[in-house]
Amino acid sequence: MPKQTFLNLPDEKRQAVVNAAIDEFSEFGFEAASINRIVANSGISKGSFYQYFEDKMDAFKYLLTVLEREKAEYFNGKHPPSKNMDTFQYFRWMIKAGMEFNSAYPRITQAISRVLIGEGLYYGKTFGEYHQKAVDAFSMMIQQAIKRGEVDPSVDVDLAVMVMDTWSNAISSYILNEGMKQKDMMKWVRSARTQEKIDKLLYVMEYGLRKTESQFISNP
Amino acid sequence: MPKQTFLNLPDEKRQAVVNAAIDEFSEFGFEAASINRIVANSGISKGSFYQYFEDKMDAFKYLLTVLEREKAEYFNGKHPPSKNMDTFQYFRWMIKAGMEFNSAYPRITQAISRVLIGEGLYYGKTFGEYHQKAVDAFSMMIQQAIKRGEVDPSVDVDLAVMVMDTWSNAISSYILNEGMKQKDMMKWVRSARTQEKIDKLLYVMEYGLRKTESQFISNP
DNA sequence: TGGTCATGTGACTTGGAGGTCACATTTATC
DNA sequence: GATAAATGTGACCTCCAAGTCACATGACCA
Repeated sequence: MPKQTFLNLPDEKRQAVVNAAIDEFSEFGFEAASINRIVANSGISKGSFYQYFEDKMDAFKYLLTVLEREKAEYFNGKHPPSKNMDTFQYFRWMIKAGMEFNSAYPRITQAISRVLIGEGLYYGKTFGEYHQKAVDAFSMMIQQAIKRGEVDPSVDVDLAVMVMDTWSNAISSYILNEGMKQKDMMKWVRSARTQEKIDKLLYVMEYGLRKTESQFISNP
Repeated sequence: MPKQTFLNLPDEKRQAVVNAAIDEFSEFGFEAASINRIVANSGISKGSFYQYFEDKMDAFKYLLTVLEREKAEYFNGKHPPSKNMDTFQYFRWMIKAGMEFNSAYPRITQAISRVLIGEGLYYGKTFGEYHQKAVDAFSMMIQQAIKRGEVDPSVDVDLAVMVMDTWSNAISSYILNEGMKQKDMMKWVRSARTQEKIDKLLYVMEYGLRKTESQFISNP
């Protein structure tokens, strides 16, 4: 947590530091973010920075509290349009309200998302070409599925690709991270429990994709 | 691309370098990976490293080609059990074969996944507590949905939470990254097209979650 | 054997990182 | 205005990164 000195600062100055930190983290991520640059861009001295914060992590965690506060404030004035929503309606409302928040506070949201969930394969520049191969393969698959009548032609191909891509990565991360904890990873992957989990995740995806949104609306 | 010198190396030595690089990237990610450590752990000199590779990125890209080659080789001997699979059966087979590969080559897979898609909120240590709040909220929601009869009680709560979490993040990344390209992000988010895209993504999720895997099997 | 070309080496340079501290300046208190 | 407390400052420290280079070693061939 930042020291009291920082919290006592005049708003303008404190905001300058916060802004510089946001810019730094959103451009460079956590590891490559430089305190020297934050200090230079916010017009304070190095010594002051260390009078305000323990270290880089401390500064970042402060940004988290800022985001949290602003989100709380934002959502305070927002209420679901109806009390009688089911869980999914509520979830949809929540996500959309969240996206409104994101576009109201894009800079801080981006900085924190960059650090917490990374650049993301889809949007990171560096490995775009590499990722493109997977995207193309998914795209071929879904177009074939439409041709074969396995998926409704009205399904948005790009959207389906995003869904397949998201799940490939999510499952892969899950398997790698959970699997590493096991003493025999291969055995664990082949176990009925693990296979069932993968199946269930893919069923959720498949069932969702097979139906079009129009079918969904007409058959809730 | 690595220089010819590197490719001429005796297998054992080349492998030592590759192994050290894998360890380094999988432990520290790209930014924080240190050539000095790679060099120390592979028993070659700094000078040699720069005779083999342009720089850190060059070394990492070589790992990508190694992975690609090993994957190609691995999948060469693997064929889908049947020719008459529909697209989704094929996709499921592909994912599972991919996970088998991951567990056969966990170290290099992890190294590359760590760099390309990051540690992931679910598994990264540093911000676990922060993320936990979202997980708990999702968990509450899905349990409520089950109580209300909106979701089948046989649905695996943890799995549903993973689905909701994955989509929150994916949609958020999508909105932030695409939105940043627009001149008026807020307007873009509120546009019919964007809202429709979000809706569709959520419908895919919702439709998948509402059904249980048993219902799915009995009603393909 | 001598010569030359490919490969290996680690001390060295440069640069920037995080972090400290003695001192300067401002602010508050009497 | 004098004194004390809080705040601000940047030169300086150490550390370690990436990258270079003059030289050493080995391999191969005439």
